[in-house]
Amino acid sequence: MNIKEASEKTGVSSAAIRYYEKESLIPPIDRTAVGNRDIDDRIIRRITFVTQMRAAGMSIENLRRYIELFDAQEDNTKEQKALLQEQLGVMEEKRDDLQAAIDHLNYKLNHFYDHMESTEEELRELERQHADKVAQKPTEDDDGFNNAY
Amino acid sequence: MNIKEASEKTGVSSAAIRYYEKESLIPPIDRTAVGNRDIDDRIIRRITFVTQMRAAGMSIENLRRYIELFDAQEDNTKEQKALLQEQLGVMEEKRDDLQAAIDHLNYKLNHFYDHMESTEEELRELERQHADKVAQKPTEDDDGFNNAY
DNA sequence: CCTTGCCTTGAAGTACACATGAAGGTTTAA
DNA sequence: TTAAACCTTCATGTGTACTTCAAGGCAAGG
Repeated sequence: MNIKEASEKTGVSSAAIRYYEKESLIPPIDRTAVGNRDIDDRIIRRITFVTQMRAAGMSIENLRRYIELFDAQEDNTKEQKALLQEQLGVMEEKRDDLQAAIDHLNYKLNHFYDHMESTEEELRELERQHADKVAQKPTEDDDGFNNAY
Repeated sequence: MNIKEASEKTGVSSAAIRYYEKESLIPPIDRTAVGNRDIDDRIIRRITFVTQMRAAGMSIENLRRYIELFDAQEDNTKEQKALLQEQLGVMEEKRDDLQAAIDHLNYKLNHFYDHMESTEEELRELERQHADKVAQKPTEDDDGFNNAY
């Protein structure tokens, strides 16, 4: 498939695919007789992988280091493992930060219902959730916003 | 406390704190007689909140929109709720991408053990995990890396 | 033959989120 | 009183990750 189809399939712009190839985030892409890129499913999977890691917050630079290790022929499994574990730690931390922020937003969202168009059913639900929150996290929760409830 | 102490307390640079104030991500900070910023715990909490949201991938622009709504006096709870829910969706998607990438790395990591210094105990553990993976996700898992096992 | 629509490379431009530097003010300590 | 160590504003610089532009090639349709 040509680069435009690949772009549509992955949601990554053609320019970005070329950029990823130049930066060696994806392997060298085969060319047709006239020099156009001919992209197969292996490349598509790589692009998707890069997209996932980028969305997860990994920089191009680190992603390249990571991929270089994997593509190398030498038996550098120890370094690979170390790099994997390092990256795993970074990502788990990020995930936890993200979850904390999600919890924060959910909390606020629930308290909106609390003083808006909430039904009694919802109110009872929220009292339960609030009790849960307080049980898990008894810390002072004033972040300086006018929480308006 | 002065800006340097606040910087050390939050891990955010002095320049970034000034930038956040200018961009209205944190409220106007009180000044001392000579015009220096005098930062209290309310501001510290706000800075921490901004840091969390930034780490969660929220842009300065969206964060400002978000905070503006919260700081406004008018009763715009509907818009607030909509914005919260929108942001929540973005963040949950991000969290899921992150979790997918973490799973991916864990899978690779497990397969390293599989052909390295793994004990028989670890091997049995991994067979179980692998079976789980296959059960949950029977899709073709070749991402184009030389998985080396 | 000419337009349309795809492609190529290489260079230059852009947006974001700060970082850094210049020029100057205040307070403390020797 | 002079230096150190903070601070201020305003302007400009920087790194990342692309995007956009310029100049041109190839193939098909009218």
